[in-house]
Amino acid sequence: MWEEIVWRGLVHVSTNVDELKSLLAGPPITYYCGFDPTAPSLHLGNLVQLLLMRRLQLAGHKPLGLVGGSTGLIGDPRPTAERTLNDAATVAEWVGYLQAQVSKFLGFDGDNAARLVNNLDWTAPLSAIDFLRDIGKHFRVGTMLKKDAVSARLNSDAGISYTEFSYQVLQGMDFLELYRSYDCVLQTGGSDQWGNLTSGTDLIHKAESASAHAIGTPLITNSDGTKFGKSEGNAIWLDPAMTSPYAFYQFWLNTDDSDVIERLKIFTFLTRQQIDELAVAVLAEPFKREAQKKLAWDVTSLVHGEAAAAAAIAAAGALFGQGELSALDDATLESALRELPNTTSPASTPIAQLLVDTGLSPSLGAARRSIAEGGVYVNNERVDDEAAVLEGSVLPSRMAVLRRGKKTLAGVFVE
RNA sequence: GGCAAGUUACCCAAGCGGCCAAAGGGAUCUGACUGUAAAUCAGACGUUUUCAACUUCGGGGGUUCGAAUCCCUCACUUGCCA
Repeated sequence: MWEEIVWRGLVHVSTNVDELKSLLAGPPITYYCGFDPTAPSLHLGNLVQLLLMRRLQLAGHKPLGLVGGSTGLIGDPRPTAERTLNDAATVAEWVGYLQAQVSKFLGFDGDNAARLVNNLDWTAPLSAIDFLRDIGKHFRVGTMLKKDAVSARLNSDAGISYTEFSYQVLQGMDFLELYRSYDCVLQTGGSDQWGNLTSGTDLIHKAESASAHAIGTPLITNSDGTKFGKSEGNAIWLDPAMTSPYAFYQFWLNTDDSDVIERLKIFTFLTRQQIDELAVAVLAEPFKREAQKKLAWDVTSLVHGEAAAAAAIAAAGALFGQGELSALDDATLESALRELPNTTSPASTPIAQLLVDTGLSPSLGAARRSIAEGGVYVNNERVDDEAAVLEGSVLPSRMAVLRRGKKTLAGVFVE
């Protein structure tokens, strides 16, 4: 198991390797990974953790899915600036959403059934005095200051509040609590969380004289230096209401050649041999994009189900490039447009306004600019008049496909 | 609590009374080239009813014909002192 996750590139840092190796190869252990409700949905960065949890469970180990009802109220220190606090009711609502998402990736049956926990359950009843006496005493300020997340902020001009500074103590306390209640001996998380992970292992060591382990996964980066998990500046969410399965599929399909093999290792359950074969295919026939297609299919069907993945492919096939939109039957076209951002408008609406209504452009000015740049198409016909109206270019089915640039699409239903 | 410096558009950052809708870089978007790729080149990048008007330079108030630029005040950040 250890070799497996190392090969997949899932281990960036960890506690003692030899001990971890034998722990993972031995009888089932209990492990946990936490997710903070700082948004109504998890995103692709969290998916790495979810899939690692799933891999470990498939290997027989027992997962604890923690959603941070209390840590979400505090917020872990980001390298740039202090977070804005969300109110308790909002965070509580998000906890519910995240629990549902986490559940989808874990099995709740059998000997190693997963369990969901919420750190608010043991944090809320704790008094400030008990916290300082029982937990705080184990923490040295010197050590706390040295954590990357803290020192980065201390050295920035944003500084850090006592609230966020305390985050590592809360997360350490979670690990201790889970160690005590569930005999949990391993925590996984992103390598940017390393300081928070070790804060837990250190605390268990001090409070219980026992050793616990942590694995930090690497930060996923694109080979061209841009941020992974963003499309047009927007995060890719796991909630289909926030990122449609179509957009999700497209995101993976557009993966760079130089990144696609690494992505297959991390985000799919393909075997080593299957991935090696795809690596050869990328080198030999890059233009076929077999690896990208397999990646997009596997991840989309894993997250959204095969039906949604198939619908995403059908929509892309219907809309992309082939030109003959009128050759499509109405039902196919309509379901494809429903997958996209869409709007219903009269035929007299200016194209520029439709770009704004569908979210393809942020403002009318930007929409006109796009048209002037020759980047706007209706039903694959370039629009060259900024004042153009939808009238005349509507398909007989009273629908129109709006496109900005090569691949940003939206649907228009004519009323 | 005292003193000092700072808060500029998505991010970094120049500007220090009119020539400022605000230099430069990054990010982003569009076009060309392509494989719904990368690299490269070109253009765009506050809003709008775009030869012009309107709203922006932490918040509020003031001086001035005129303020991102000067003054007062509040908030926040950083550093030094206590």
